[in-house]
Formats: sequence, structure tokens, C-alpha cells
Amino acid sequence: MGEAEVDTGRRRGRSKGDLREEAILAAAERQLASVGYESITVATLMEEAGGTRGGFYFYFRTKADAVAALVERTVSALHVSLESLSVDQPGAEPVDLIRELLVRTQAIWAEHGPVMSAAVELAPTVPAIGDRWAAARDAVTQTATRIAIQAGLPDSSASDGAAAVTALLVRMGEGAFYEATKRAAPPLSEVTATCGLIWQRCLGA
Amino acid sequence: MGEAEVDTGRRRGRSKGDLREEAILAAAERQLASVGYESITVATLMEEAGGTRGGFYFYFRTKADAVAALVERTVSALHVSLESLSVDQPGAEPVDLIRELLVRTQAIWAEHGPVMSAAVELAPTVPAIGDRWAAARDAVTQTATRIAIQAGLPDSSASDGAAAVTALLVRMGEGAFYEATKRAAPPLSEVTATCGLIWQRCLGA
DNA sequence: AGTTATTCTTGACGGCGCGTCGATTTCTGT
DNA sequence: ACAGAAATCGACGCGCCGTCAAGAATAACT
Repeated sequence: MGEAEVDTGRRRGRSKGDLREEAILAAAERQLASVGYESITVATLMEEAGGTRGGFYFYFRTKADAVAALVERTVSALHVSLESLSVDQPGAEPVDLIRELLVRTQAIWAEHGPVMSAAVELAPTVPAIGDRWAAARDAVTQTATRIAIQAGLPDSSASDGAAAVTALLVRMGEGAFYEATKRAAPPLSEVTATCGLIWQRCLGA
Repeated sequence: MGEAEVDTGRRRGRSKGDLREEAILAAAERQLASVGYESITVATLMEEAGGTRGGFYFYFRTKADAVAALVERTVSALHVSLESLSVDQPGAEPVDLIRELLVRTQAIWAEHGPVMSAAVELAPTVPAIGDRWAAARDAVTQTATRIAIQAGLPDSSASDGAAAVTALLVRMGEGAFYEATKRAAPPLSEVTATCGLIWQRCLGA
């Protein structure tokens, strides 16, 4: 069919396989939202993505791998968003930076709730996912730690050092957004507010 | 055999089934520690508990149910320990109460790390476990909220109310003990210290 | 003790989802 | 048009699950 081969900006249309791979990821995201990870089956995935069960393994080694790719894609969006935080600007108020960080995190959760939730749930059990999630968390923690140090928290590795405190607060945010997303309450904006408040108290030397 | 039937304090020795049930739970706890939940199989469980696969289902409906029973037993130990916290005593300093709460929680994690870890991991995915864990968390949150109110946090359901703040901090502690247990570092006592510090900052009006 | 009722154990069965593989079809460049 | 690569298919065997009817062990009763 399609002999026209419309000339989009990009030369060389994506190969058939690229399309299919994306269809699989899309199906995965939809099914994560509708039935949840456990109930997803390679069969249902391929049914929705077009094709048969066996074909799946041309693209991914495992169901977990496919979801891991989805997680990767999503957390990298967060990563990009946080990169543009002007952490080291001179006049930046630490608390405001954290608030901005929270707001941008909230945005990703709002956009990709099911994927983020699944990541939180599966990170402990599924290595492929746990790895990507850990990397993402580390990145956030590092950024937050820099801010915390700016705010005056001790730059030590002791139990009252910026690193230790930040690690816990980041984890808190993770859990908070997760819970709010799962139960559809309270609204994410309230979670952001509560987190912001707690950070504020912890940064105030 | 054994016609002697030693007279223990308790009349009427436990029925054979009770013994077996306990053997299953014991096997479950050991295997949680050694191979982890996913790798536990009803077969391996019964092999260690004595008996054959089919017999398992006389005691539990499912592998998840067995582990849920184990979780139940463990969190109820925590519950008992926290009940004796003199929350409403007149001269009690709120921060000290929280610190004591943290110390007792730490003790349970130290004693039953594998079970607590498994509970955290499985609560989101396995309803039978999620229910018990949620109940336990609610109990802790309620206690902590009472303390937070004593410390002066607003008794409202707004995003800066004691309930909202406490919910997040409790979750933080959960995640912190989990991580420290899993990675065997930092020592639980340090986690307790860091948590205590954060609570302190949040309770200082 | 002997008989009955209950508790407990067993092994076999069918089902589901997984991951592999070789055979086959569809694409792509030349 | 043709060769090689990319993509698809369907069948196979595996492991673990939960059910079940039949049988053995145990407790209760007289």
C-alpha cells in the first residue's frame, strides 16, 4: 500500500519494526492503566499491538523488559525537565528551587500516573525496572542534595548530613505521589504543598 | 509413638494441624530471608515444612495468603509494642515520644527484616498483604498524628494539617527502614537518627 | 476396646503463561 | 529481479498453580 511515502521533515520513515515497537509500548502503557501489570500478558499485549505472541520476543526479551523500556522513557522525561532547574544560580532561594522541583515532578505524575505507579511497585521486585528507577531517584537526590547544601545543611555523610536527609525526603515524595495517584486522593497539588512544607522546615537551619 | 504425653503447662497439646501450620509459616519466613518471595514455591514451602504440595491448600488458599498471615503476625507485634507508648501522659515531650516510636519500630525491623521488607514490596501488588499492611500503617499514623497535634501542628485536614504531614513522614520512615534493610546500610540506628531529626524539625512550630 | 466422625495427606489432573525455535513471509537495497 | 535482512508466525515443552476425590491418620465417644 502507501506508495506515496509522504515527505515528513525526517528523511527515511521509521522502519516497520520501529513502529511495531512503539505500538507495543503504547499498548503496555494503556494496559498498565486499565488492568495493571500482573494482569498484562504477552498475548494481550501483542493482541493490542497487532501481531501474535511469538512476535513479541523479537522486540523484547521479556514482559518486564518492555515495561522497563516504558519506565525509562518516562523517567527520562522527568530528568530532562529537572535539568533546566537553575540550581546554581546566585539569587535562587533554596526552598523555591525545591518547590519548583516538586511541581515538575508532580507534572510527570499527572501525565504518566500509571507508568510511575507501576515503576514504584515493581522497582523492588523486577531488576530491569529497579535499575532504571534507582538511577532516576539518584539523579533527583543528587540535585536535591546540592540545593540542601546551599540551604545550609551540613555537607557530611553523617546521619544529619544533607545527603542522608535528602535521601529520606526524596523517598517521602515518591511514596506520597504514589499513594495519591493510586487512591485518586488527595489531589497531587496538595501532596506537593505538604511536601513543600516539610522540605521548608527541614531546610530552615 | 510418644505415649508419654509430657504435661506441659498447657492442657491439650496443639492439634497436629496447628503444628503443621506453624511449620509452614516458619518455612515461609526462612525462605523469605534466603530466596525471596518470587522464588518461593508452594512445593519448596511444603518440602521444608514436611508434607507434599497438595497438603498446603488445606491450610492456606494461596501462597500470598500464607505470607499475609506471616505479615499479620509480625505487624501485630509492632502494634503491641506501640500500644504501650504513653502518648497522652502530661509531661511527655512530643519529640521524645516520636523518637521512642521510631526506636521500637527499628527493633521490629531488626528482628524481622525479611518479613517487613516483603510486606513493603508486596503490599501494593498483593491485596491480602496490602490490607494488613495498610491497617498497620494506619494505626501508626494515627498515633503519630495525636503526638503531632500535641506538638502544635494544626488539627485540620488541610495540606498543612497534622494528618497530612504525619502521613508523609510515616511513609518516609517505612521507605527508609526498607531501604536500609535491603542494602544492609546505613545501620538502622542511623536511619532512626535521621528520621528523628526530620520529625523534630517538622514538629517545632 | 471398637466404631464413627473429623482432621489431615496424598497424587493426579487440567490450565495458564512463559520463553525458545525453526520455518516462512515481508521488506529493502542494488 | 534477486539476495539478504528484518519481521512474523505457530507449535513445543516447561514450571507452577489451584482443584479434587480418594485414602490414611487422628480424635471423640460409649
